[in-house]
Amino acid sequence: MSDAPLVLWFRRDLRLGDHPMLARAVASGRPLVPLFILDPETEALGAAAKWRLGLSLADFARRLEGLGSRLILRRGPALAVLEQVLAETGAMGVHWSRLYDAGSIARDGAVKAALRARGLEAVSHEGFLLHEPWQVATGQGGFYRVYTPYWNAVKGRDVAAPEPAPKRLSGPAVWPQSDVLADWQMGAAMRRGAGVCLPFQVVGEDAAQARLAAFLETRVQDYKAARDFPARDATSRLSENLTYGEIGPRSIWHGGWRAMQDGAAGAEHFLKELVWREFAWHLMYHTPHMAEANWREDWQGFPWREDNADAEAWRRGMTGEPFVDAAMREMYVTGTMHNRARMIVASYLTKHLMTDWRVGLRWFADCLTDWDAAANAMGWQWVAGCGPDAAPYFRVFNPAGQAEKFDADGAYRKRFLDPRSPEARRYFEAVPLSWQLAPDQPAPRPLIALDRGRERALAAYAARKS
DNA sequence: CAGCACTTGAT
DNA sequence: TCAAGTGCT
Repeated sequence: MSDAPLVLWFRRDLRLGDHPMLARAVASGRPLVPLFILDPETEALGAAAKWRLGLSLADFARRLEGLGSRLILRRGPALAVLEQVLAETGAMGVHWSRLYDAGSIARDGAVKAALRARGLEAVSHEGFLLHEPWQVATGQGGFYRVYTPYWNAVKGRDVAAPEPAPKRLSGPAVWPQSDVLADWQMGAAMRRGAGVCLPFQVVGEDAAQARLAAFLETRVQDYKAARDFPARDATSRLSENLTYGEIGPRSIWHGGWRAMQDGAAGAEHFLKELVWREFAWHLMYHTPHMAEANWREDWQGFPWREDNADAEAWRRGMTGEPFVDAAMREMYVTGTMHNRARMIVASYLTKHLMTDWRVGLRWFADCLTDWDAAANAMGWQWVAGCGPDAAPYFRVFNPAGQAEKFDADGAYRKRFLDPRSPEARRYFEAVPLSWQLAPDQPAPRPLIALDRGRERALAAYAARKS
């Protein structure tokens, strides 16, 4: 039955081009049934990411319809749904693009085993990363724990050229029934209201490609220096699109590579940032405990504070530290936060407020529309001191010093704190009543003096060693 | 085993 | 100038 339909199980690869699984499926000549499953793992996404995924699904469904196809939406445990759809369509196989977190690996492995045991085809494909985590190894054959050697190992490697998007997709004689996306209520958990972040989202494959092209056209030149200044529009902002697979890493790699050969000054640095994502997934695959436990296991027992009132002030952007509060409000109102600001708020929570990095990670998971489990686990642990990197414990960011350095004119702080700015106004419209925040409220007194917080953190780190 | 290098800092 | 351990070749 070589003309039996094939089910394409889409997850974090909501695009048509640069898509190995889709390209191979089209080449097989079989009728294709694109499927998205709202399974328990996906239901568990943070509020903002789940809502943003809904936008991506709507866009992807439209793109598929433009090719004469559809996106079938079903809800339930993945294996049960796949078996139903296989039975309904007479399909003989399922294909998907691999993911690399422990939960996905367990789920997909079980799906593969169960389907193959019934004589069905179950095939996973690359495409989420530039390099499979098991294909990058040190001279000793192990995995990398340090970024720079990892970069040196992959920077010269060939990356397959992105496949062009198919022009048409053939479908089954009879389509299986599909849920209606709106019924899934993907934005239901957004306490701030689903529409708040909408103006800040750039959704879908066309938009992501345009974003990449625009970045490579101009901003990449000055990227290396300008990316550190949070008030400037100097970064690509592609993390949002990468998260849902609206663009693939190979498209970005080849774009960046071309820019580098054309002499764009910041292009290599841009490629390095893309490879940081890659490195995070490399670590996530080889050390899956990174998602939840201290990556350095000898940090067990470190006296982090559990969730507490200071952490709640941090979440609300009410620490009294202007740069920190601006950044936390940026995330709440836009669904994203500038990279440098992420480091500073993470340092402030874990060092000055001595609070467990997982408290911060959970809030990021709830608020970020570019939520990436590996990049966040690695980043939080790096800042906290328990993650990969040799000696970060004495690296305590001073938010006031950082503000002076990277937001000297105060433009970033004003944008999210000054009630006259549109972004700040949006913030005050969005916060839940229970937060009791008003535009005319005076800035809170700092939770802790910066030098005292620094000393307290360093003392705790010193005590850990003895 | 030696030697080298280490994303983003602070005072 | 500090601080200093460790991962990698």
